Amino acid sequence: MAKVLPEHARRHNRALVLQTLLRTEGLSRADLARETGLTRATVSDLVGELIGERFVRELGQREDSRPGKPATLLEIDRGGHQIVGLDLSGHDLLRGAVLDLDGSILAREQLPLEGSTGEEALAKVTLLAERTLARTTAPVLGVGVGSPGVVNLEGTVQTAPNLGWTRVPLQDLLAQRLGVPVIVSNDANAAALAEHGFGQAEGDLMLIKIGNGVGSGLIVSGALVHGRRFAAGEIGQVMVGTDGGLDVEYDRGKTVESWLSVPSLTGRLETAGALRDDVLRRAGQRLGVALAPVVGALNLGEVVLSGPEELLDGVLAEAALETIRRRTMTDSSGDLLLRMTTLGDDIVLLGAAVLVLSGRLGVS
Amino acid sequence: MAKVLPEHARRHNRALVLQTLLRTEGLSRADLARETGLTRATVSDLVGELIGERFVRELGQREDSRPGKPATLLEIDRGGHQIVGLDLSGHDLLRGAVLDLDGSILAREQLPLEGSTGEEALAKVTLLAERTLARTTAPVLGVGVGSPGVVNLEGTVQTAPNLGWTRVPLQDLLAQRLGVPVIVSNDANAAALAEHGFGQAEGDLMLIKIGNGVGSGLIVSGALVHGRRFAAGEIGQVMVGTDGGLDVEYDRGKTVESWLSVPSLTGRLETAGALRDDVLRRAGQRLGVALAPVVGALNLGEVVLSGPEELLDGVLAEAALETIRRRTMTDSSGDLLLRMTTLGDDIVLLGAAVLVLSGRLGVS
DNA sequence: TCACGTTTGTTAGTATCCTTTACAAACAAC
DNA sequence: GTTGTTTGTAAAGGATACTAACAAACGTGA
Repeated sequence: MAKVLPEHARRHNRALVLQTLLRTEGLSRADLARETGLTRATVSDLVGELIGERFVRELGQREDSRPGKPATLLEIDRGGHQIVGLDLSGHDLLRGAVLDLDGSILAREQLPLEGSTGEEALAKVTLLAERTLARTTAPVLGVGVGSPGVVNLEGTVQTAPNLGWTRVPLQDLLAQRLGVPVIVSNDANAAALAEHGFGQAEGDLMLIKIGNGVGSGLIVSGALVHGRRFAAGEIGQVMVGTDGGLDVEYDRGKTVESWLSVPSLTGRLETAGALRDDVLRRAGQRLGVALAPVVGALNLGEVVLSGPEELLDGVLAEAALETIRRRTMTDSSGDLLLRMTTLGDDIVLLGAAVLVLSGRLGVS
Repeated sequence: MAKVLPEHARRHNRALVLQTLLRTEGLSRADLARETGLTRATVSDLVGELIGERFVRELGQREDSRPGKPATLLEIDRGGHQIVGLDLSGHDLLRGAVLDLDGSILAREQLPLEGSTGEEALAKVTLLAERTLARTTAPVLGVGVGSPGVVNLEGTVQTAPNLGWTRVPLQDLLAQRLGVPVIVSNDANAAALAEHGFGQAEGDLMLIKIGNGVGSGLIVSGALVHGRRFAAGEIGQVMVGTDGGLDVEYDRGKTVESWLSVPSLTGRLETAGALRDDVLRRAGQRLGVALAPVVGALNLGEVVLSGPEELLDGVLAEAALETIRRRTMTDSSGDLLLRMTTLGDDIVLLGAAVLVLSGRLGVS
């Protein structure tokens, strides 16, 4: 809880106008006023400011024939600003992209990690950021980064085993180096933001990102859940099932990750032969067992999967959904939605863009 | 997301001042200014308003000897307003209380339910509310109600099996009948708010309320999680463990509630004899198995138990904590706190008061 | 003892923000 | 053409918090 000044209210209302315009195209100032509850005068003022800063532009007059003065339609000025997104979660490939304010990808860059860790990996990330930044053709709103590992609110990567990072203040380092605002967050959290901002998700949402490991991002009341140590979403390390009884010690072989990570899944599928569907169903069931208490406790409406479609979409997802339904009260999970993301492999890049949109414009 | 007007900012800052004063006693206007970041002038204005409304009062001058004009100390005006809290979650006893703004209980009322349901139960709740309201000796800020079952944001009890209620607009009915503001919420949610507002909890928190059933309330980022159908916290109906394999259908005998509800626990303890601790340990372990994914996904810092101390405190709680730790990555649960509430049996009454404080003053 | 610095709380003036009210422009319908 | 409607802007007003300045009240130290 912090004090609120007039300028904060202004920023909030500005974001409200922008967000409304992001969701619905082809609105006039008067439409925006009706939609937001602000008066036409205020909207006019805010829109004027936004046009001046090249976040909004006039599109011309409305075509349809109605009485009264014709409305001047507005739209997000896609060309006015660009965003750089980085996805550091690939197994061996660092990915970068230039995006516009709508989340359209305008250019791509990539850099193989080739096993680099520590300072070396950091240098490659910086290089990729610089190369991607060089491809921008409009003022850059900011650089968003989705990194594996635990990332705190200041954008310091506290631990990222794959990259060999411990307490790396990536956000500060990049900001200093690049001279533009930088926002760093966890990759699965970024993905969840992408699904919230650019996907069809409505309301609370959990995104499960299945790759080398298994991570997740949770959105509650429109905002990311960070957790006490910024480690929210680290569901991969949780043991699932009580096959060995209740007294067993922690066993890395019985965690969500050991059942569902891509290396583990593909490994078991290679030797499965005709039992392929069995392997996938069992994996989906394990995921369902792990998620059921979360779905129940949060009364989650939507769980979204991100990862290789050929593995997740179909038997696995169906088994997970059915298991969750079977293990929770029907009333609370009857209308639960569990589906693949519609954002594909670019979900973290899009999430990185949402990080910037959210951080710089208050829009999500 | 809604528009923000100057008056909203005002209300927010007013709540900020009040909350600061609730947490720390013996502050002057200048202290409040330093604490909140507002200027002395603004704080003076807000405090003047709050004194006028009898939410704050001047306590006299600060005693200690310092240079400068002596400070006028302020405190919450406990006697200025009172709150009525109702707890409908008892097995057969409806409980009411008059509380002051600090959460001190000034008077109690109660009414046996005697198996009433439906309209009859509703009449008894109304009667209890009227009787408790009659015991107040200062202006009433509002009536808070913690009800079992699923309660939506409008205070309509959508389903409450024990009371035989379906879609009962309790909040509206009581408000109309009593002529004061009424806020109705789920009992476990109210308890979680109490722990957040009056307990020692810091940050995110899950409260497990064990009674006839097992419910829970979740506080994330300082606010209650409601869930898609306002059924968040209904963890009692979730199945726990995979003893029967992954393909089993929903089985009421394997839910959290069947392991941990008071009737179930006492029943098994009666026949346990010397194996009493085994029963409690097993129950705690089951709770731990159910909570581990939630703790992992949210990186929860604190889990609080509410219910009969003689059952929960000790073996059961310890087993639950150890099981959660064993089943989640150590990093994320290493500093997890699992403890009994310090608020005792009045936790729902206190939570009802927090509902009112929060709803009417923006304070929590 | 008395000037000086410090702290508190208030007052006056200013800037910001949104609203209300009024109005011109532009169009459809009759 | 007249009327009514809708849009967008402009001017005035009210609310809010800030800055600057000040009086009151107290310690400190010469």
